[in-house]
Amino acid sequence: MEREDLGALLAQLMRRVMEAERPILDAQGLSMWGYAVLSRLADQPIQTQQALAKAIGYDKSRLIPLLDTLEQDGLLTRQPDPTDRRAHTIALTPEGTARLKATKSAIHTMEEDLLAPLTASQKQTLFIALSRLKP
Amino acid sequence: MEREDLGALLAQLMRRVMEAERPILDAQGLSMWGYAVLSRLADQPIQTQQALAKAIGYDKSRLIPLLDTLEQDGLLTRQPDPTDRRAHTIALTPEGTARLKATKSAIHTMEEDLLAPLTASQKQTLFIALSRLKP
DNA sequence: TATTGTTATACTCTATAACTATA
DNA sequence: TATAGTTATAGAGTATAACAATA
Repeated sequence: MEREDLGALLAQLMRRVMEAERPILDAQGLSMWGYAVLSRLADQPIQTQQALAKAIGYDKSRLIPLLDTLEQDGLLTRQPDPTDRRAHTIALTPEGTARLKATKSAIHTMEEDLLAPLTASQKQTLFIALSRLKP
Repeated sequence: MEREDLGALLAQLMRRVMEAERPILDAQGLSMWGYAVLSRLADQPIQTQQALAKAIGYDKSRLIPLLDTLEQDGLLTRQPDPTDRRAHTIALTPEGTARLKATKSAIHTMEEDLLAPLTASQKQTLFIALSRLKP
């Protein structure tokens, strides 16, 4: 058993990151999944709620109450698609964009802090490796 | 928003790893947490169940039925500590050690396969970085 | 009084299947 | 009939508090 499990290493770091994110998200009034939704919406336009659910790895049935909350909070809008009235197009409001930007900024600051033990080169390689390995 | 979130990258890779581990663990008749327990026990001796729970990030109350199963499967033994009869010392059986070894070997093979897109140097840096960042 | 292991219980997260309205 | 969104519900995972035995 010469090296540690990749899974165990990822799990440990993941837990650290999530613990550090929680107070930031709380302060911004966002859940982890709410943040995932806003991030994905800012990334590029998305057609259906099902596509959104799949993109962030969330179940479509759980997505409904989450979108309800985000809509009530004025962070996004849901509108029936004129070309297919079953579908709803989802769009960030200006407030949603602003909230996302503030949250992402605080999270990146936290992450840089957490990454401080690494050299610039190690940090760069870490992000390259993770990006290359994701599906 | 110049770079991706570390948390999102970790989550995506974590999901991939866990999906790839599931069939291996199923074939070995182990749950994810059962594997975590065996791994930790093989690492170095541990005094109390509470210490074990904390070490793997599991709740002490949930640990009980998990240890029950592993004990029934003949993979570990629980014996009252003679010096403190409240405490139980936990030890891997030879079968537990063998099962762990076979599982870890299969998981590492899978991981190497998954890590194939990286150069040897990137792979090495990834493990160094993850090890350095864990708590 | 404090601690180890245990049990019971409640709470959250997640997935499945069934419903509606459109296509 | 098939699909988008929705709802209801069951199941798994998780945490909290209370208990017995021992220190």
